[in-house]
Amino acid sequence: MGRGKIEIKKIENLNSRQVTFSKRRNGLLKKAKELSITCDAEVGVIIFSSTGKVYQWSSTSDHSTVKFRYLSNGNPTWQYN
Amino acid sequence: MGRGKIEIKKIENLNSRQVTFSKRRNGLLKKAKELSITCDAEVGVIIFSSTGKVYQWSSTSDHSTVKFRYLSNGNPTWQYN
DNA sequence: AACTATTTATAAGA
DNA sequence: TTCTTATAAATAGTT
Repeated sequence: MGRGKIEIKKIENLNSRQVTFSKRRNGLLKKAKELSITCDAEVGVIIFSSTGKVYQWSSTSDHSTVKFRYLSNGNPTWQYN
Repeated sequence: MGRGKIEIKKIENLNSRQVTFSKRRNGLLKKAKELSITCDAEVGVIIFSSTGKVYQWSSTSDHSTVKFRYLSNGNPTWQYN
């Protein structure tokens, strides 16, 4: 999408990558919300940026008690509870 | 998007909802993959359809040992490890 | 399951 | 860096 077509591969320029990350992260979360609402589905999304920041969203009604946690035990993995 | 504009609210017609679910689920997973590749991020997505089927994807390299589990203990929640 | 008219997302640019 | 806009991509309704 956009002014030009791009290949889906790592964006090497750091500034471009960060700008694209911000845009696509917002887009992904919006799509997740739309899917959960229109199709009555439970959806969860978690994103770790390459700089280590965590962004997450879930459609569960009980947001106060759920939380993604990053488990760094060799391989990166996640826990959501 | 599409032939007409829609409101983001639950699609009441079951058949339409299932067709839209399939399309948007695929779209969401594609966007998640693109984000992880272009922006060098770790991304995880889990989707429970209203009929109970689970669809998930994560960008972790170690797919063989990771698995989402559905924990039904009052409130629906998820665990990924 | 395909198609396609449109809407939406977004890559570049300002 | 926030806003704009040309264009690519997603998708709602159709066949």
